[in-house]
Amino acid sequence: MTVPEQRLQEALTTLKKSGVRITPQRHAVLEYLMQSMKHPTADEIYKALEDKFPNMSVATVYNNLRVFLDIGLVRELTYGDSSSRFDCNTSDHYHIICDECGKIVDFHYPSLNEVEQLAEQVTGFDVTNHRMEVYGTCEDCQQLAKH
Amino acid sequence: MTVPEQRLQEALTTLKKSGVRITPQRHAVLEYLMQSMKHPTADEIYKALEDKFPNMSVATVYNNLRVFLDIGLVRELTYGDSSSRFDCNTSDHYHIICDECGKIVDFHYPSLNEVEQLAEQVTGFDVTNHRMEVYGTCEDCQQLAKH
DNA sequence: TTCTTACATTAGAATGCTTATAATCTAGTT
DNA sequence: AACTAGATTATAAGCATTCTAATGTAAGAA
Ligand SMILES: [Mn+2]
Ligand SMILES: [Mn+2]
Ligand SMILES: [Zn+2]
Ligand SMILES: [Zn+2]
Repeated sequence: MTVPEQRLQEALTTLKKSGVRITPQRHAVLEYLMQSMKHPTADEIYKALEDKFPNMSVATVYNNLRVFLDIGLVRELTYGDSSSRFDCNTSDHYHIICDECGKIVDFHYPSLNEVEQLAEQVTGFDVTNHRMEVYGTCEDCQQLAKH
Repeated sequence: MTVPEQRLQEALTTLKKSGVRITPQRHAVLEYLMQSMKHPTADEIYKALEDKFPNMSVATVYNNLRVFLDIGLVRELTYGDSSSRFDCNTSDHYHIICDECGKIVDFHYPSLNEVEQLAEQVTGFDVTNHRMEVYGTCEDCQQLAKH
């Protein structure tokens, strides 16, 4: 069993344990998320599944994403005014984003605990988490720029 | 002359140099931004000025914010699906945000250059910048939670 | 000062993403 | 097979932001 298949099975088990029904649409959204490496938007999921489910409502995609978020199966990534993206990799990792083509790539780095600690001392906040992304131009877009 | 007043004068000079007309509405939006310490939204600016300019359009606020952004007089802060906030402090600094009340506080920390360098090496991206925010509960909200 | 015009403002429509509503359907249990 | 809480659907609504087209005006020129 491949890694995405395994993650899908685990996710289905988690859903059942939470008393969430497994409908064909829900299964398909989950499956697409688990096998996708590209942090899709709700609309991308909707369009990817419209052949299989021609009558599926876009609300169904949003409803299911909400369910998955609440259970902790996916993460929501928000960037400015464009649409949210969804990440089925819930382990701690950062992202690097291409300013040209919008590509989002996973990127591992030790968690910035010193920053959180200093922020706590300086501001008096009770710190819970942080967010960090790196921006630049991906290799593909660097190549394109040369020609 | 106070610091906000000085910043306003400098900003007006920059606008004139760029060939941008100084209208009463534009002046008021700029003045409000420069004296505000709270990273206002477009709508907050609009509402703050409606006594002075009862006929001002919300589009005027957005238009002027865009002009200021293009010239580099303000920064836009985007958080999830809620509305953008605008920061007249264009010097390098980070933010810490209260999860309870939404307050945004400036917070200085040396720039995370090592992160950018490592990201560049690992991903092959040509890195230009990064974004980082810390989240938690502010002191006021901590006090409220105790009672 | 008056004239001129390119730029700015205004009201309202339009857009894009997301959520709400209410009718219909169905997964999973009895 | 019957039941029902929960899911799906089509559509409307909400919200921040941008667009459009008519009107107004800042600032330089005459
Ligand atoms: Mn990721
Ligand atoms: Mn700031
Ligand atoms: Zn790219
Ligand atoms: Zn607070």
